[in-house]
Amino acid sequence: MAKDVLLDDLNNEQRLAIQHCDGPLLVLAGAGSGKTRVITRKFAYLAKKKKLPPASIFTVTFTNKAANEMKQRIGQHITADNKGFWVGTFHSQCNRILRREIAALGYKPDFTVYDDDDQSSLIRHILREFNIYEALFKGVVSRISMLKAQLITPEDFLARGDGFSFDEKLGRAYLKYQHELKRANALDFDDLIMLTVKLLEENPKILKKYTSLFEYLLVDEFQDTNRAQYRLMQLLSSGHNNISVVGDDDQSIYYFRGADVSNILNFEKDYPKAKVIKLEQNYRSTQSILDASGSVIAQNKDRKAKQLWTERRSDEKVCYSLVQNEDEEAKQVARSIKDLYLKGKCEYRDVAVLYRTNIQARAIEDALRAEHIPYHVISGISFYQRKEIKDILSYMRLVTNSDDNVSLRRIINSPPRGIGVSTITKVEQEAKKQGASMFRTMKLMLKSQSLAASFKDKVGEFVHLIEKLAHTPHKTAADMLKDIVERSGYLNDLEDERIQNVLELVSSAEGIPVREFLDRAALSSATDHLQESKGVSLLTLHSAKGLEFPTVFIVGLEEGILPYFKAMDSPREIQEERRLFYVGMTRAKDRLFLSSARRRRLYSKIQDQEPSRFLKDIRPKDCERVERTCSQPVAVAAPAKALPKAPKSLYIVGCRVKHPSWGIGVVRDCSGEGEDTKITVNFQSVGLKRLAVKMANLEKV
DNA sequence: AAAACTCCTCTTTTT
DNA sequence: GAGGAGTTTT
Repeated sequence: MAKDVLLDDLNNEQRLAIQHCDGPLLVLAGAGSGKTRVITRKFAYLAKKKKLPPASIFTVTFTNKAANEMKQRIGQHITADNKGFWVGTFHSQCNRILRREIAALGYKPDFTVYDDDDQSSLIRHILREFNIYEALFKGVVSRISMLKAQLITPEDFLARGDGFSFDEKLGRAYLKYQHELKRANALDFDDLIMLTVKLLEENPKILKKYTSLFEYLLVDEFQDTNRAQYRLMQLLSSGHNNISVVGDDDQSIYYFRGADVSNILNFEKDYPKAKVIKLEQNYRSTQSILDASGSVIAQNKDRKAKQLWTERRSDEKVCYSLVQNEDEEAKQVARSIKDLYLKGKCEYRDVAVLYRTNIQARAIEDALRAEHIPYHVISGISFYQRKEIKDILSYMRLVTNSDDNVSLRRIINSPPRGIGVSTITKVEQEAKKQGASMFRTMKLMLKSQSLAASFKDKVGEFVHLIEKLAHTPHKTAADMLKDIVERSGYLNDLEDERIQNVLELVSSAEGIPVREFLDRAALSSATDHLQESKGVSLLTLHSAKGLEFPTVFIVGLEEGILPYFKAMDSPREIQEERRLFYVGMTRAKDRLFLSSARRRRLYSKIQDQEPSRFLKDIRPKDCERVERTCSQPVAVAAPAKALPKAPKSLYIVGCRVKHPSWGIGVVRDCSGEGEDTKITVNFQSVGLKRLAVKMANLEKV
């Protein structure tokens, strides 16, 4: 019987979670407790048993990769063309809705999706006008993004007026940014969510359409949703309240991106009738791994208590080692891997090395290479973010949406066509006057009499190129890409490797419609297409989320790295660092190795390191401590104990200072230490200034 | 407008 | 210690 296939190999709680199909459900799913399985099966169950059309089950995952896997697994249970499935990330689902409905918000349906790069470049561009110290753009980008994740519009933000001058400026920059996006007919990632919410809130008819289309909602990784995403789900579930969310508060590691664990807490408030099911049986790790990771996470205050257990006996304890420096650490990892491999205990592909920051990969790579161990680094840089790829895609985007100023700026002079800063500035000023996009402005300027012939030649040629491309009917994205490459001459003078990348892009576009291809490029990431490889995986703790490996190494367990030094001032962030460690530990199925180094080279300076505070929480009985003093002669018997902590700067963010000529100001930013300390100060009289403390003759007030 | 020089920064990251 | 971005120089 079909029922057997769907439910038989599950435990009680899992089964309950699947069978609860009326009304809201919160599944608190511990690490490795089979939550993906629950969602997949539930989808199949709803389709088969409850006779819901597959296209009426709105399912959200955290990554495209997860979405694809899920679709595939669903396909094993039900037969239906999964093209019609609404299974995807929040962003791709919203994109899909907006492509149909966005006219209601005054955008054109051919809008461009801006990625982080585009977003940063637009914001920087805006900051230049705003007299905001440009180095602060990262902070501005992230704050704007945070605001959007919380559905706070520029108007809301400005109206609060909780700003002294900086927030005021931020608010205006945000307003301008939204304005520019709209003018470019572009949406950033946050817009995809925020505008979908706006769409549904402001258009009851459209809301109705989608609430009746989607009869059931499934949300994975609920602990990492932000407020806007939660609001979206509330809207879509209004009326029927058929919504299941699955998550683990202990694995919430994306606060810095706006994720809000309290969504899990609010869920029970917002849906008072919600059934709550805990999945506590772990199918992944051995008991000793669970014991060790469990005692680490237990130290967090704000969490829902749970007790993971497993039937898997442990034959090996978690292993911790303290070594001299990062090279020794890397060597030891490599040697241990080789050892396991030679003893036939694992294949290289079964091993992952996890670290807090990407730079840590370097030493590990060197050591693995030295031992001839195959490996691959899973890094944050996606294929689509490479310069040459983004350039070519920008042509494509400009062709499909000529208002897209960011893309235009990017490619107007690459390959070099002699259009330089002054020309671009001229166009920008004119565009501002006209209130038109840069492309349209350029067309207008070409018609006017008053411009130099050289300007007309160069700009004219570019405009002509784009128009020609736009007017050629291209059947597929590949056709258009070929056309772009040929006509633009982009490949001339390009390095071989980059040419290869472009060619790869073209071939990946074969048979795919232009629109679909652009969406895919915008909404997909590095890890999505990463196929299984044979070697050891090197990745950050963050990107390890959702994965599992028989053997896991976590390196760099030191104060300042994990927890990361920037998180050390805030208890909340320390808790998140701890969760990050927990996520890492629980990736391991059979074997877990931890290590820290006594000294480490950080940006050309060698620093003394202390073992991470989190290690203290692992009970001795759960962990074997190997203090292998390595092959090398022990360096100097360093008396470095006394002065590891650099004296904290006199000036901290937020304090007030007095400058001999500029008067009183507030410190906004602080970098460097000792004599090299530089601070950014917002003066009442002259605004933001960057100063070297040594020179400026400041007085603390 | 391109080349040379200088300065600055130096998490995590999906979409 | 490196790489990127912005600025100045030619």
